Amino acid sequence: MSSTPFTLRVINLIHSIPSGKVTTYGSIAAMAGNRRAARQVARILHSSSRKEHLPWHRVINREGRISLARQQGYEDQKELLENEGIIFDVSDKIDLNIFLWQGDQS
DNA sequence: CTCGTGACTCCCG
DNA sequence: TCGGGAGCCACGA
Repeated sequence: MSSTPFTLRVINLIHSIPSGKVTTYGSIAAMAGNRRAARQVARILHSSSRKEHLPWHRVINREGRISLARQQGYEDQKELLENEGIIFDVSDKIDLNIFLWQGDQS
């Protein structure tokens, strides 16, 4: 199970995302120690969310946009986020200045 | 075991 | 200002 410390940290961080907030792959990767491992974060998230109850919907890309395609579950994620109070603008983007969660702001 | 791929992001020309 | 390339490495087949 426990692969690398990085993976464990990523999982832990995702669990730490407070409701009503979102974060980006890059932020998680950076907090986990490797800011270039954003892709791995996505991979881990996708894989883990299938087995565990991870708030995967709280993870979006750097544009403040959902990376998924409509057929992939875009609408589902959007609905989950709106249910937590996240606001999407006219471009379906989330204002990261308001909703971005960067750990506990060390 | 090896190989290909990817819910991404940053840097440099 | 904008575009393309490179980096990162876990997971599934």
